[in-house]
Amino acid sequence: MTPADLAAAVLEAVRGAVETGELHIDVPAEAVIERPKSREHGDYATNIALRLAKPAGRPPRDVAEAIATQLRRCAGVAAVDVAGPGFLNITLDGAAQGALVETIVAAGSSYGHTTALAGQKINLEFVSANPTGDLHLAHVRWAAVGDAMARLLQASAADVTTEYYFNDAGSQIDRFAASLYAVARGEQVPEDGYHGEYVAAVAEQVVADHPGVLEQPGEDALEVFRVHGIERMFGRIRSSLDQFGVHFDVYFNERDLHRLGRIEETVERLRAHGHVYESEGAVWLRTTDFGDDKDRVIVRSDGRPTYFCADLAYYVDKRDRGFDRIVIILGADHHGYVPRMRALVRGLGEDPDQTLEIPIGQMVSARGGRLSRRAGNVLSLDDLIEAVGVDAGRYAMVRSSMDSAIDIDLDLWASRTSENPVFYVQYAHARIASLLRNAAESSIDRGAVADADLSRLSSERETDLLGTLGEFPGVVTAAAELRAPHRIARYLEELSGTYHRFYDDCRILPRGDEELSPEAVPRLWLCEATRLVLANGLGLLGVSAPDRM
RNA sequence: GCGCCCGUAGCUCAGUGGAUAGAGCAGCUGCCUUCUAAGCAGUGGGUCGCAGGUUCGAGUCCUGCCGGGCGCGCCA
Repeated sequence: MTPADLAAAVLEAVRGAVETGELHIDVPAEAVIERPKSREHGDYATNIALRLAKPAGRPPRDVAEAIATQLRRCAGVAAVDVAGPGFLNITLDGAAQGALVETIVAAGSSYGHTTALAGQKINLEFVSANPTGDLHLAHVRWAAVGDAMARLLQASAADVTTEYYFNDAGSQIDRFAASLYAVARGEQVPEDGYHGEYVAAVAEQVVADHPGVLEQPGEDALEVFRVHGIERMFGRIRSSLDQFGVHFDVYFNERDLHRLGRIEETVERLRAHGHVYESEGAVWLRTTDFGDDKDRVIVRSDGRPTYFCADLAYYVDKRDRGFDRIVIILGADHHGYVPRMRALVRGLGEDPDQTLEIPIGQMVSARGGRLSRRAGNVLSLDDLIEAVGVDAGRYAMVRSSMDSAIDIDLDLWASRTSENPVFYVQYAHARIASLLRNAAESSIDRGAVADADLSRLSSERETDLLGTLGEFPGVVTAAAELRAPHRIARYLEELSGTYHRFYDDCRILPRGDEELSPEAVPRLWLCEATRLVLANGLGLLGVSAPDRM
């Protein structure tokens, strides 16, 4: 019996109490089931009676008693106690608990998937770094978090498209092109230009691809460096992301918005909604009507649109492509953008609470490791992969809440010790894989899971493990809804610990010439179920689940 | 000055209004002739930044203050 099954049973019990006239209330849509911190409080607990006390006009404990009476009749429920202010503490019978293993094994790689977000068409944009330099640590965080979030949303049945907004127009690009051109001609890079080894490397590649470029007139040559420099730079970015295991469904070019006239269309839409005025030669949007602290220019006095006018056109484009929810992950250094963007959306007559969501992530820095001499923040994605590897790099980035600024300790994440959380989790998976290999090599036949006596999984360590395994789908759903992939990492650490304690306490394979114990087969299936959940969870984070370490 | 985020064990951090606030690491004490000791058990460690408020109940919600991070362009 899964927590979801139990929640349904609790609601059924409430319905029963209503039908018998014990309670006079509307049956709620859902029941919250949680694992009590202390096992003295049963396998599961629900606070539903506390929540229903007010509408029922009865003391919480009375409501609890009425529900408990009904719930005790439910198959698989061994005991129901009313405790404290009105909690229902529920104990399942052994067979109902053990049956979870069969549920997990049968679901396999889809265990943890739900339909919680079915029907939602979500566009998830992240990274979107300008092609003027290599990805650095902050981008890496959004790459890891965004990719994990996409996997979570998909696991919750949302229709997700991941997108990278390729900012290939604007003054930053002009500066980048000018820097490339300067370097190629052996000149000093302008003060406001881009510096670094990669600029020289890209310039060199462009010259190699276009041998005559330096003989061309200045404007033409600059255009070659602009177009092909961006292309090269973007190639570098994509190949880094590729190595990191992050692939986007759509790479969207800002240029297309300009080329297809989408910017002008968007300005006209805004104008039609009556929030546009002209002043000092520029076109303004009256965003103060929508809570912004000042009005914003959307078309500069020289006729060029501002960057967030393009961003709004991009938003419109996404909406036109049928997405009902636009999610954009941004770093805290861009959070001032949020009220503006919301105001712009309202200027279009849409409700940003329904269509636009901008999770803000706090900053990331790094210390330690031989790369730290490169002054912390300029650590690139490639540097990180070289320093700690893909798995540790991704895990380090998703392990903490986006709301927390993090400081990555490269020495710790590079270490192959128990200090390193990703190894703790991966080790649990490898340990199980090894155990299952040994069982196979000893020719132990697990048979079919349906034939295993899973009710034998009744010791404290076994039921702890079962309980934790049962939580997984709820954790995935919560992580998806709250856009909080770090919850998966924390869960996996908890599950790993629970497994290690089970492993330490419960011998599985026979030693020497011992007989196969009656617990062996059910426990092997419990191990397999645990391995599946660890693999599924790591998969949601884009981290590998090794069979050997 | 205004806005967003953070403040929880020595350190790094979890904690979707519920019961005695948790984990990992670090410290100390134990556990490997047989399934991976990259593990486990035990132990110490807390004014949940401070002060009010909301309620059956607040680390969690509200207000104010203190400390830290990040923003506040016709830059992106």
